[in-house]
Amino acid sequence: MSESKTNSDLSFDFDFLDKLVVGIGEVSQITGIPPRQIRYWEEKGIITSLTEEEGKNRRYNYENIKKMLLIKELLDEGYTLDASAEKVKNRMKMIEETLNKLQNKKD
Amino acid sequence: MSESKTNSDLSFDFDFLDKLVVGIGEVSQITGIPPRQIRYWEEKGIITSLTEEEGKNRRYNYENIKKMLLIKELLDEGYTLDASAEKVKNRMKMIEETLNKLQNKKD
DNA sequence: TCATAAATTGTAAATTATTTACAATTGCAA
DNA sequence: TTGCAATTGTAAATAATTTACAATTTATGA
Repeated sequence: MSESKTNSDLSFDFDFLDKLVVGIGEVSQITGIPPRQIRYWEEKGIITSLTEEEGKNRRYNYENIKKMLLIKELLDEGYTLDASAEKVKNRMKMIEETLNKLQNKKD
Repeated sequence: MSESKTNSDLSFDFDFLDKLVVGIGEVSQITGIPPRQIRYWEEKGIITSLTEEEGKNRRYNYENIKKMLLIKELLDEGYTLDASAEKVKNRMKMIEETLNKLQNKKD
């Protein structure tokens, strides 16, 4: 009785989002960014993955994916990769805060 | 200029959900259901995947994952697999309808 | 134009993850 | 105990990803 999981409708699933961690192939399909490019961005430190150990497959969460989509948009607008990454930082903070508020609505 | 993608906040991402298609490993991590069990359910026709061709890796969308979670809950409550599947059908219809409403809010 | 750096892309060999198929095991009810 | 439902185990083959080294394309300033 300690936790309620009525889950009556999709109201919406922030615990689902929290568990959502996917591989590079899925991210590529979702975002339209080729795997090779995703690896390159990560190699440059523009994005990070949740990968446990070297050699194991890369893992990305919702925030990672969101970030890639934002960077992609800015690149299309003509920003450089570094400039895009810098600009996206602020947006990411807002997204993080929003997610936190929605998840730990403890008050 | 034909399509607007301001994407100002997460308001919330039903187009993201629409593109969200993941492999069996991810589903297993998300749901806590072992891959072997997921394959078994699929083999029995309880669930379906979006897999393109035989031999290729299985692909699941949000509805598939949601369905598995619901079935898992009912199994825990003591229902048989078939009974769980039957019961879940109704819930799935509602979820589908809700998703459709939220996605094609064309009116 | 030329040089230089940024950004992306190509690919081979090794590794990881998944598939299928056949089989064994477990739990439960008659 | 028997029989069925449900799950689990696993080997061999295949699919997908990793790393590493390299080539190519694109933008930008001298």
